[in-house]
Amino acid sequence: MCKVLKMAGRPSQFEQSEVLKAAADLFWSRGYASTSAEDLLQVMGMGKGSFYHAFGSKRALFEKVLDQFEHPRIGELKAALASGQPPLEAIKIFFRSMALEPAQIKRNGCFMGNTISELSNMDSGLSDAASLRLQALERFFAHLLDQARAAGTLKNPSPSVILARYLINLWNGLNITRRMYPDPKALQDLIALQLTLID
Amino acid sequence: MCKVLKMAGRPSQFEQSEVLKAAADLFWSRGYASTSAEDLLQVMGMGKGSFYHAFGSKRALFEKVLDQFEHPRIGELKAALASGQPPLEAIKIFFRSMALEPAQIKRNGCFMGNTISELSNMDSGLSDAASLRLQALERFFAHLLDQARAAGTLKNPSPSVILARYLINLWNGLNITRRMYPDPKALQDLIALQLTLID
DNA sequence: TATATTCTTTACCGGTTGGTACAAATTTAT
DNA sequence: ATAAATTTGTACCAACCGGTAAAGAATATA
Repeated sequence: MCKVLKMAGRPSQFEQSEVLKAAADLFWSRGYASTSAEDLLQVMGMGKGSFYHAFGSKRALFEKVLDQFEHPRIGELKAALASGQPPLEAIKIFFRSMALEPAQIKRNGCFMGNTISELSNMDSGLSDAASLRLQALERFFAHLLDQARAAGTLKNPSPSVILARYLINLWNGLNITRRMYPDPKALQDLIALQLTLID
Repeated sequence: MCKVLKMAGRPSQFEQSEVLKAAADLFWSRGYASTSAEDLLQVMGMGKGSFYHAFGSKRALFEKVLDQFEHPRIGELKAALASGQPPLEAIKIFFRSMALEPAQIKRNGCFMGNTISELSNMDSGLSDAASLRLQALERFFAHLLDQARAAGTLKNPSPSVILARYLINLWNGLNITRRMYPDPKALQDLIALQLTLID
């Protein structure tokens, strides 16, 4: 179980976090059904035996990827907060930056939203797991909004829970709308308008 | 070509609009990749020969479905407008009703949004076709907002084009967020908050 | 060295995939 | 009746699907 303790048996030639990252990127861009086990083997750089020995099945791997995935932009948001940026400003920058990314990135959308979209009628277990991740992000937004309110920078009197749901809905929407309009200009006005609610 | 003129040859035993509707419902609930040609044959009630003779391929059928599809709620909106309902009120009722539908309906989401989500990295032709349909809906919203503005019922001074994009983004977002929260109450407050922008 | 344990390689599997070929069936026009 | 045109049913296809089995390779412990 423990990786630092020396275990009997042949050591594995791959690093769990590395191959999981590779699998996540492929699932993210192609979705579940359109990503074949063969495709996964290739980007993960492992043989069929190792793959099924380590992860059990394509579905089990997808579950694991869902659990460990974090969207790069969310990572940046957390980093900005950790370096002292005020919560409300960090949120605004987070959403404004969604207009500016290259089209190739925009086309991937949100892994969790994609999963809900693809699998809500096909595999409620996976779809629910994705929902839970987005709900966690929503709670994180609510927490930041509470901080901003305490600091007096948030004027909107609506409950943080509702405003956080508004932000998640903005995230969900933009990850579709971004793919309709790769052009940043088409999105900047929209995002500015949306952010007036937490001005 | 023309259906009313009698053509030589065996008459087809299916009605185009009927089988197209059946195919649309299946594509809508399962997406493109997870809907097999075999599945389609069954719900369309036709044999393999007829199917490929009439539609050429699964992809060509999907294209045709994308072109003719109209979301039932959009149909209701147009009907309400045709029967004299004021544009702005019709829009508000349209979005408020999204909270109330049964979970089974909510799980389908928006066929165009689903298509963008699934295929933007897999088949830009189909994804773009879905985008165009949503852009047409956006123009329709803009038209209604212009009417409301002319009637003096829309106070928000933002350009109709931007507000319409806001509404499309609301639609796109809700069709994901609805699947996170099948419970109407979780959605009603969100929708009410969102609609304050066109109050 | 022997043994237990774990990972890797490779060959293989039945089922499903989207699609084709073609003859039979059914119609209209001559 | 015959020919031309169109649709239908069926048999068939190679390619791909996710997954398994088994034997060998590499490590730790005794």
